[in-house]
Amino acid sequence: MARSLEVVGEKWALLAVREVFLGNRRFDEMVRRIGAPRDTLAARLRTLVEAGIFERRQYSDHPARFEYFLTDAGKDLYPVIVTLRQWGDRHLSEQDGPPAVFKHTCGHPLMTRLVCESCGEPASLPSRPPTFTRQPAS
Amino acid sequence: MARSLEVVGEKWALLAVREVFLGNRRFDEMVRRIGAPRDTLAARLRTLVEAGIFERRQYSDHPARFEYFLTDAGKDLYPVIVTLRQWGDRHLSEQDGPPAVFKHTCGHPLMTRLVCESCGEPASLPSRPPTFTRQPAS
DNA sequence: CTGAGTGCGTCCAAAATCCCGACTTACTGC
DNA sequence: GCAGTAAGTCGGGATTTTGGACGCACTCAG
Repeated sequence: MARSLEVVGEKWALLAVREVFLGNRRFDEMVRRIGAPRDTLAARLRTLVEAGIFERRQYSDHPARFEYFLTDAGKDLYPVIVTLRQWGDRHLSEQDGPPAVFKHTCGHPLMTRLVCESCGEPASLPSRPPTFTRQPAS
Repeated sequence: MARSLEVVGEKWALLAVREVFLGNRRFDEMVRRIGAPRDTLAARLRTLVEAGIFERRQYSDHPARFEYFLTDAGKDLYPVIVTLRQWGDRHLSEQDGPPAVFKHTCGHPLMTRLVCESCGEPASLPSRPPTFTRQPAS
């Protein structure tokens, strides 16, 4: 977890990932949509490429222009994004309801659900945090 | 999503939340375990309390000592933590495998799964980002 | 050809944040 | 009395972020 956050926990990082999921692969497009300082976004894209989450592909030379694509590791961030959105929709949405929605091919929105790894049972969160085993660290 | 990150996306915030899930509710304990600067952690705890994720309860006066508990909104962050851990375990774990494991009451670890909100079908991620509807912003 | 516009950055100075170690206060246990 | 613990605060330096301007290599309209 700590490791995840090191890679993906910096400001703007996850928003950039979301943008690529939404199909906005170009620098300017992202700047416009998420409102990050160009400088910071450039740095963030670099670290995300280094971390193997984005792949930077040239789509034109003279002038060299690049697009960012998700690697497999990047695509695996999808549940993180959905989960975060879910939480925000639940606890932070103001008058204007949930915006940007990702849809399943069947036409309905996606969500994540907590399940037990082995029995698959959709573990509803107990009122008290679930039982856990404590171990060195994470 | 952007809103979620504003609340929970600051450095150390999610690690603090995780600690409370693990049952470490005291300031010093958290400092020791996550290694954040005392200063920063103090600030973070304050913002998390303001955001309604933690509740600060006094457990002794003379000297006044406090513990942090999760509110309902805080408990709802559980899937976010699990999802993040899952991703880290998958893509970032080095020789030392996944540490700190949360377990379901049946004794097995928990995980999150992407499902369709209506059909419940465990939507596996399509090779290409899923279809989506684009809307103003998030 | 000229001038405007676009795309992807970089540069810089100011502001905000973060980090670290030391310090404080009020206990408890030896 | 002395060490230790707990929950911070304080001062200051180090690091990041921010926003605006700038550069460059095009393309397009006139």
